[in-house]
Amino acid sequence: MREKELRRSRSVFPIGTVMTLTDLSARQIRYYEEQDLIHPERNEGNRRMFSLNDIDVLLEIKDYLADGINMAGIKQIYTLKKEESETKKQKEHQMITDEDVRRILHTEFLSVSGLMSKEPTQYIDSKDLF
DNA sequence: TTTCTGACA
DNA sequence: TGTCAGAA
Repeated sequence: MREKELRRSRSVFPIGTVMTLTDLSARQIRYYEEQDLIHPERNEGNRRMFSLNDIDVLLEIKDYLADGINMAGIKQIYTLKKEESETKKQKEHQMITDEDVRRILHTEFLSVSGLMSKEPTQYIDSKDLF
């Protein structure tokens, strides 16, 4: 099942293709790369080459944006996913469930709405996450 | 022609 | 985020 993962990680699309596939502007795509949300490789000419994985992430970002989540919130989501996968190597299992994501989005929503005295990094103290 | 980086009336 | 410039 590793072959499949490698294929999805193979960077082959130029930004133009990604733009039409995701309906995002080159500006946005490059910006998301700056935010470390995607990590496209570069070809000989310094052109960004995106993988199917990158496109999936971009599509997810688009959905979050459509739901009114700001960049800070989106970054948190991916930061959590990353930390989770690192923790995974130590604690054997535990994945962020859809429910966790929903709770995170809800917290973010309250934060954005100013209905909460916020402190974004709080739930990274994943004591109650498990 | 397409993409890259940097900058901002 | 859009958009323009100058370069590759």
